[in-house]
Amino acid sequence: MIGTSPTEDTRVRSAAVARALGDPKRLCVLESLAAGELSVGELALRVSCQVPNMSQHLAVLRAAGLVTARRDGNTVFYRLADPKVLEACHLLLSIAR
Amino acid sequence: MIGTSPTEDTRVRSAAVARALGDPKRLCVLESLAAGELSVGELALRVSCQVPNMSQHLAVLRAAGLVTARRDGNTVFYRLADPKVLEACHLLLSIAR
DNA sequence: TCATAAGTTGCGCAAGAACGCAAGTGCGGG
DNA sequence: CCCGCACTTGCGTTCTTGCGCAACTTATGA
Repeated sequence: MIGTSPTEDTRVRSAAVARALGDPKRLCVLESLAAGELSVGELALRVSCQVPNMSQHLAVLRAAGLVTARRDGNTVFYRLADPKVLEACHLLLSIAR
Repeated sequence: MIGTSPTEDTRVRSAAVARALGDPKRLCVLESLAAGELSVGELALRVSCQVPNMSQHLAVLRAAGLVTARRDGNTVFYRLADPKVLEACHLLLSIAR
């Protein structure tokens, strides 16, 4: 059953996840990752921001557990940690109409 | 179809919704409203914060379109604007684990 | 070993958000 | 008409975030 009332701690973490979703560029990142993993540089291009800035956004998403990183030689690839993340994006979309 | 890529404007609004969800007290408010409408004072009690503070949180939720207000005489009742809001809360919960 | 490419981290700043408190608004009762 | 109750708004403070820039780390290749 889904109706057990969350503890305060759980709510704090849920809120942290929501805050991680609460930036247009980060939403754009997650949408871009829907099709598969991408490097930091490619993500910076799509979202059109500087690489250090993208790295920080990715750190936020990583800290919230929304993406995971994989290093291949010199470049780091990010991917969605959970399909539910995309679900959340779509739900936000439909609520924001 | 849900797969059409959102415009920048849509993403900005989605992010605003996510930010409105990004506070433990506001999540608590939304969960409290799951069972039906409540007054500002009752909400302040459950979330254990002062009434002016609650009023401000409710203003944030209202601005994001997550709740609606109904005035009955002296007291104002708030309710969820859309069942999807609860869905979003549960999804956050399950992502935050 | 040195140079270069890809990311990350540190720092300073400016904008935004949460909170407490005081003052204002709006409605109902006496 | 005035008082009191339920909320809202304004204000000042403090904490957090997003960003740009520079410096650092790590891996690749000459």
